[in-house]
Amino acid sequence: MSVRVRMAPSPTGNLHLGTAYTTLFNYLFARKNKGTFILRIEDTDQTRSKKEFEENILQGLTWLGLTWDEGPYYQMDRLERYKAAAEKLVAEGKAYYCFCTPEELEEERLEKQKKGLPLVYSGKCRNLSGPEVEKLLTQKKLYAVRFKMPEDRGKISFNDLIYGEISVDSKLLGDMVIMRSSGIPLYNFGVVVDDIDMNITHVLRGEDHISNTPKQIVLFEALGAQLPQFAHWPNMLNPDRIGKLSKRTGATSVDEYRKQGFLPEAIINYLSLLGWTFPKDKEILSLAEMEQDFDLQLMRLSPAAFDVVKLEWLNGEYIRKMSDEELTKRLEGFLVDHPDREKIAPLVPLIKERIKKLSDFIPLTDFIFEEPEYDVVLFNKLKIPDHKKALEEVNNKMNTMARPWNKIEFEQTFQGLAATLNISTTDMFQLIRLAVSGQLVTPPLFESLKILGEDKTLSRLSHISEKYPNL
RNA sequence: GGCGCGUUCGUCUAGUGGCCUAGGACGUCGGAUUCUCAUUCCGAAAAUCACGGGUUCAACUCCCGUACGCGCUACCA
Repeated sequence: MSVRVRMAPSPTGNLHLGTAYTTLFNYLFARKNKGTFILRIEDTDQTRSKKEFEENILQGLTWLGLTWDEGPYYQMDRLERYKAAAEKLVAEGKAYYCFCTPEELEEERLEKQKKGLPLVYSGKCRNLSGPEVEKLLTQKKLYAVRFKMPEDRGKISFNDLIYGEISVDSKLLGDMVIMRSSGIPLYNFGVVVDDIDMNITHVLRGEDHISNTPKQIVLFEALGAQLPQFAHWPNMLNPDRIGKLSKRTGATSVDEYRKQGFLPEAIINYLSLLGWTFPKDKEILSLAEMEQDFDLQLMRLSPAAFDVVKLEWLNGEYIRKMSDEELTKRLEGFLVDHPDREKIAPLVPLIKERIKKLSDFIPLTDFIFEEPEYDVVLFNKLKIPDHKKALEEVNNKMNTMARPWNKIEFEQTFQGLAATLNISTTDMFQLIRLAVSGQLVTPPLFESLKILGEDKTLSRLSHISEKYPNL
């Protein structure tokens, strides 16, 4: 049978990096094995699920390039299926109606906790007789459907493709609820019915599901279905390695990283580095390369912390190796309300080596698009005894320089002026930079001035002393 | 509390019993190139392989225990 895997996010928040992480490996496994990657939306949590989250997840996955072959399927469209499956189990004596109220269950749980016992259901409704059940039903008492854990099931074990042999005592699982009184299935039941119906061959997911696996296995068995293969991997940790990736230590949604100017290929590449080791000695990987060489055996058992600094480095690598045309296109897409889109393209070669994220374009170039503000403190950092006089000299030279300005002449002129004024060439060029941009850091000076325009350059220079007489 | 899982430089990792006086990447620090910043290049510091016992001629690598961390323990997913 050909490989069929699925990713099943629940739309209770924007696309989380952890979800992208899990999706990536499902996607890679499907591609590597020429299988089918299915997307399923687990929207049974009616209070937390939202349409906007679902859209965000779908768009985010598409943006990352993790496209699915089938779906999305929606669990809320399949309620009839779960109901039928649950009724079948009840009819076969493998499940039963439970009339316990949430309050009763809570009380029972507290009691158990106090005594240090495993928190499993007492089985109170398990042996209700037919007539008793009938009576409660006619009274319109609300009921959930509970799975009847087979008494003699013993140890439930499975061979995890990554962790290896894992086994749990079925006694510790108790009789779990599979259908809420509202008629909506619980997670573990919905998943199993879906995985059976969708012919899922490999269930690949985060480590937090290891303890769900035995519960799902008994449900597969009760429903008479063949078991899929299971594989789990560790969840990403917070940068401080305390707890799994959460908002506590920074942004966790893919969308936030997109808005910060991270590239989808860099995010994908970075996530891949945290989960497995590419067999060749290489860190910068395309999705295509990963598809070629992906192997579950190479996934690691110990959790990795998310480190945005390395992500930034990778993002910078991708930006630098991109063609100018491509980077221009990306920037145009990113800077949606830029005031002068025509000037993005000529700036690209100047900023390409200087930005790590698309958003870095803005602080580096905004002086070109708006009048700078000046800070005397910055002028004082230069080792120039008399700024005013030096600026006047600069102004004179620029006004008399042949147009259009040429790089060699420009540089020679001001190297010469620096010598006459007895200041370093560095300070000379820094003075011009500061006078034109208000900043000590900009892209290369001459090229920037050309893009700013000769007239604008001159007007900034000549107005600076009027506007800032205390320089 | 119970059950499951993990533990190599700050971070991501290589390592499958001798090749390890533990290799690489990010970051940090120093240097070279440079009108700033960055890029690029060179170099350095940084892990008694969580700890304690075994097994073995030999252990980061195998076994046991301890500690610490993480996950699950719901009519959440």
